[in-house]
Formats: sequence, structure tokens, C-alpha cells
Amino acid sequence: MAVASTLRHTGHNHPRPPSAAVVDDIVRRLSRQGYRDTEPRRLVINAVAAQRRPFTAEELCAALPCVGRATVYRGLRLLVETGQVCRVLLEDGEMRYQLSRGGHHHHLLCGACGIAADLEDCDVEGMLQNAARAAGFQMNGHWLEVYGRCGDCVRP
Amino acid sequence: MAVASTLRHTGHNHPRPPSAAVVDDIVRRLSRQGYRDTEPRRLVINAVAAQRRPFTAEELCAALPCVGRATVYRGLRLLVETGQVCRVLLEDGEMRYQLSRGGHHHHLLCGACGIAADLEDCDVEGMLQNAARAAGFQMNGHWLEVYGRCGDCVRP
DNA sequence: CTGATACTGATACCGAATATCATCGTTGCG
DNA sequence: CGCAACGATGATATTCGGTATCAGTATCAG
Repeated sequence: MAVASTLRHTGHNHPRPPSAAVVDDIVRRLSRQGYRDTEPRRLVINAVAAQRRPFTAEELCAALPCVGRATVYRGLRLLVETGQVCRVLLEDGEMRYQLSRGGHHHHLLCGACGIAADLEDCDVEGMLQNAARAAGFQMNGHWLEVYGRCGDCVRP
Repeated sequence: MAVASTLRHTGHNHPRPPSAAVVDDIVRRLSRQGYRDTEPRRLVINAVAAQRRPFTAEELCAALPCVGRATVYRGLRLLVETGQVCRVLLEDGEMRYQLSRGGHHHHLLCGACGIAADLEDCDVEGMLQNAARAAGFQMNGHWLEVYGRCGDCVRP
């Protein structure tokens, strides 16, 4: 159910030419973990890297008509499991994906254009640790998404 | 799918007798908004209030064999939309639900027993506002879940 | 009481995701 | 280089969570 339909700039979501270096890097990391370097998999990685904003698995499939559905889903799952793609939760509960730039970070999600900016240098970690401990809880992780409008969408 | 199967105390998830006061309260609030007081709806509310930890829509259906699927789903959605039930996101992306005790709060989710404790008095809000503004973002909301072990599960 | 209408629930339907499995392609090894 | 082992692929079937439909029912204001 299409949150995308409420986005303003949907029509401008042209994929960008993915940097070959980024793709090679991912393939190399997979190789190191015993995963083969196949053409369909490279196509998936390419398509993932070409997205300019968080995407759904179905969008990936649509962008890869020559690759089998199952393969797209498997490839995406592999990338998530190996930490190269991060999941992004939209406000309405829809799950999307995005190439991870590595390291722990959160996302600023624009509800208008759908873009996701990285939120770094934000020490919620410590604060949550304390709050959790105060409640007799041992914290080992968290999930955080921030919703709003990006600069471009605030002043139109 | 089934994180529940990895929980330790699954067998002990007995529903508790829901306080009639809580149920009446919810029904009254719905009434005030023009929603009728029907028996199937009361049954759903009862079942929701009886849960001791975040539950799935399917679990609700199973707990209410005498109420139609569609009605259970509609009832649950209504409760979410009117803010009386909050959504809870598990670490693996599964969406669950829980009776809301009102006001803005977050959840401490125990990965062992599945229980959810409320995390109050935690000012991530301000910190996120600042971080977002620094990135040229106008924040209007956020989603936060904290994962770990509850006190009971840490020292067994 | 009674009519307008919100609600119910059996069923059909839908879309997203996974399981199956015969076949193919990659890679390590001789 | 060539071959065997086996990981990967993809067409298809299937599962699963959730929604739409719609005729019949229950609620509640007047």
C-alpha cells in the first residue's frame, strides 16, 4: 500500500549510475564469505546501488525484469544479512531497503520526497542504555527512525 | 515470522483476566467518537486487554475463534487508529500490537520472554530535534524500539 | 418502535514472500 | 585445462497475512 503515492517527487526517482567501485566492493565482501560472484547477483547489487531512495523488494523486481523474482528476493536478503543493505521502516509500517554506508546510524526520512538522509553523531545509545538500566533491562540494540521533511521539501 | 518460537517462556503466556474497567473505558472512548458498542467488538477489546505481551493479529484471531477474521482485523485497526493500541516492531521486522497505556512512550522489548516494558521519561525527543535540525531537517515524529533482556531473563 | 446505517462474517480475493526442484554456472582441485 | 562438487538460478506452486465484497444483522437516535 503505496505511501509512495503520497510522495511529491515520485516521478523524479531516476536511478543513478551505480559506481562500479561500490558494486565490486560488495561482491568482494560476499566472495570473502564464500558467496559466488554470479551475474544475476551482480545485477541485483547494481540495481540496489542505483536506487536513490529507500526501495521495496517489489520495486527491485520491477527494475530487474530479466532476473527471477526468487533471485531478487534472495539477493536482497543476503545483502541485508551481511549488513550491506539496511532496512528502513516507514511511518505506516512499510518496510523498505537502502544501501548501507556502513557503521551504526539512523535515518531521517522525508515524508514528502521519500529520501533518506543519514543521521550520524547522535548519541541516543548512551541515553537509552541508562534509561534501560534504570528499568532493570539489559539493552543490546535498538531501532530508530526519524520522520519529517527534508530541507528541499520544507522550503519549496 | 516466528520469533515467538525462539522465546523461552512462550508456554507461560497465559492471558490475564482483563479489567472490566479498562475495557469499558475503551468502549466509552469509541462511543464518544461515534463507534457502536457491539458484542464482537467488545470481545476483541477484551482479548487485546487480556494479552500479557505484544501479540500479532493472527494470535488475536486464534484467541477469538467465535469472531470473524475480518472483524478481528477491523477491530484491531480501529484501536490502532484511535491510539488505544500501539504497534510494536520486533527486531526481525515483525509487527506486533499492545494495549497502549496512553501518552508518548517507547518499549523495552525482551528477546527472551517477549515481554514489553514501557520506557518513559526518556528525552530522545529533544536530542533528535537538534540532530535533525543540524541536518536541515524538520522533524515531526520518530519510531523507537529498544531490544535486550528484561531483569527476569538476565538472572535466571 | 422503527428506520437509517454501522457492523458483522463467510467468502473471495490480492499481493508479498517463500518453498520446490530440475537445471545451470562457478569455483576449487587435480 | 578440464572436471566434478555444489552453490545459484528461475519457473512455478504454495503459503500467508491482510483486505474487499456484500447480503444479512444489530445498534441506537428520534
